[in-house]
Order: sequence, then structure tokens, then C-alpha cells
Amino acid sequence: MANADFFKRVYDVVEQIPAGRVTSYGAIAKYLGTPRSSRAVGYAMNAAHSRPEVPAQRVVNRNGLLTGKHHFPGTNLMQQLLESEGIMVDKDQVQDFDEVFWDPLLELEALE
DNA sequence: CACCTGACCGTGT
DNA sequence: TACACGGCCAGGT
Repeated sequence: MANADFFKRVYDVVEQIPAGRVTSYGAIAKYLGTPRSSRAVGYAMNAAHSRPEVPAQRVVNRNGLLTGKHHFPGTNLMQQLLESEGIMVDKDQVQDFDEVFWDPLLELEALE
């Protein structure tokens, strides 16, 4: 794992996010051991278009805001995808963010 | 090697 | 509520 490219490591984490849950760019960065590389995580998502298996819609910013929705086709596909998974979204804001938040640091700490 | 860009984050006004 | 700044990191040119 440690040999994998940064992007690939990001995708690896994102692919493990359960449906109906979301996480943040910062949380992923922190899990990868680089807490300040949240921007790079977002950049990785931008490049995730060639990775259909990566549920990029489950990655939002620290406030639960769909900052990356404009990178999806259409105007609100990201929101639709999330809502189809049982996540309530209003005004680009994930509702009950604390409840649906999935922290890789807590959920994957026993795996490594 | 030297920029430039960006789906971020924290703080301040 | 909104906007501005600075810092961080990775990839591309």
C-alpha cells in the first residue's frame, strides 16, 4: 500500500466508503498520513473521472458542502446520487452531516 | 528546477 | 453572511 501512488491510495479509501455515508477531503488526507494534503485529495477526485468505481459523490468538504458538484455532469447529479443512497441534501448541504459522516481514521484503523 | 493550478482548511474582518 | 489571506500538498508544463 505504501508504494501506491497518492491518487490510487485516495481511490482505495473512497471505494471503501459505504453507501449512505460520506467523508471529507481532510479526513482522507489525514488517514493517508498527510493531514495538510486535502487539496491534493480534491485534485485526485478531479482525476477520478476515469475511475467509475470511485464514488466521488461521497466525498464532500469539512462542512458537508457539495463543493465538487460542478464537476459532475448536469447541474445536480452529485446531489441526486447521494439522495439515491439515502443521504438528504439541501442547498448543496448534507443534512445530519455528523450522523452520516464516515471517518476512515475510525472505521479503517483496525484494518491497515 | 521554477512556476501555476486546484472538488481544501483555518482564521480574521 | 460574505470575502480575503496564507498555508498546505500533489501534478502538470
